[in-house]
Amino acid sequence: MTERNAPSTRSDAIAAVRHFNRFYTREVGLLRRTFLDTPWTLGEVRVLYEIWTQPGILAKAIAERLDLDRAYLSRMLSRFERQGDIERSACPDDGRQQLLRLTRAGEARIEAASEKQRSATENAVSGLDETELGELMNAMKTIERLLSRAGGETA
Amino acid sequence: MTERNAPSTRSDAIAAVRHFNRFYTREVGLLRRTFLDTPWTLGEVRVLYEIWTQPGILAKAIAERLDLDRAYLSRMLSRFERQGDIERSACPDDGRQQLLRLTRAGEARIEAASEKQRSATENAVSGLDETELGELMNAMKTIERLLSRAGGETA
DNA sequence: AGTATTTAGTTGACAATATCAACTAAACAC
DNA sequence: GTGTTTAGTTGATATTGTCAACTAAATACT
Repeated sequence: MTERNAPSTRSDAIAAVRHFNRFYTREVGLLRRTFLDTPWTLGEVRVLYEIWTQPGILAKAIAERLDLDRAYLSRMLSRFERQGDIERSACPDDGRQQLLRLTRAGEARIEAASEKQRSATENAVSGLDETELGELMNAMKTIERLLSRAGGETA
Repeated sequence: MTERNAPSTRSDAIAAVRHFNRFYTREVGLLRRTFLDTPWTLGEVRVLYEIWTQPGILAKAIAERLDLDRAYLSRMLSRFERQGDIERSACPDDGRQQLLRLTRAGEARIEAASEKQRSATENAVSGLDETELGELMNAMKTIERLLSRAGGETA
């Protein structure tokens, strides 16, 4: 495994990507069971986030985007509704579909959760100065740009 | 949210990190149930990977590193043993501990899984030329360097 | 030495999360 | 209008993750 600056081979690059995946999934704490100290799990937060940022979104769209089982998602949405975080309204043009949106209360709660996330992130980058933050942002942009047009998952 | 090149504020950087987290967890397909078409889940592969790369490792060390419940891990290891992938031997200096290592068969299987991962990664970066691969590697190194000395998780 | 405490790992009971297949009702296609 | 697809639901069940109680070995204390 070449540890020098310039990548010498394609297989070095692949190894580096896989290394990064292991690092990053650990760093981000994705294997963690509960999500910070919000009332939700990571998966739930992601679903609520979709609804938050795209009010009126359909369950189907969420299931596709986050690759969730429809049955699982359906139950999750029922729970959110029971707990007063979302409301489901019939879609005028298509009676099978339902439009999802957060209630006021749900919005307040997801905002609070989002703020907790934000401050966890702030803490994680607290040791970096302005220059390093710039580097970090550029590096993230680079990765996103390069990987988002690629084919599948990086595993 | 500033979309220009230079980061203007710390809060822009935090937003960018969170954006990247969402992107990357989706990209890497971590919410996925099964792991490629290996016989294992992502969590299992990670445990086996630890044993593979650090033969003789203790269950305790794995639990700490991957932040797994000890009960959960214990059952997972029993399963691996039953299926002939690992063996557990008593530690000479401490009878409470057990040294974990892969069997030949287990090693072969994890190598096969690893190869599948590798080729998935290869596919994911197949659209990139040599220059871009270099950029990608540098970006990943930068992120790892900057985040690994930071405090907690980036959420 | 002999008792108390800590430590590594296991077990039981259970909760949370995820999956699959069968189902309803609306929409579409012909 | 009958047959098919589609969005979402429900039931049954598997898998995964959690907590607390437990065993056996090591360490600490007196």
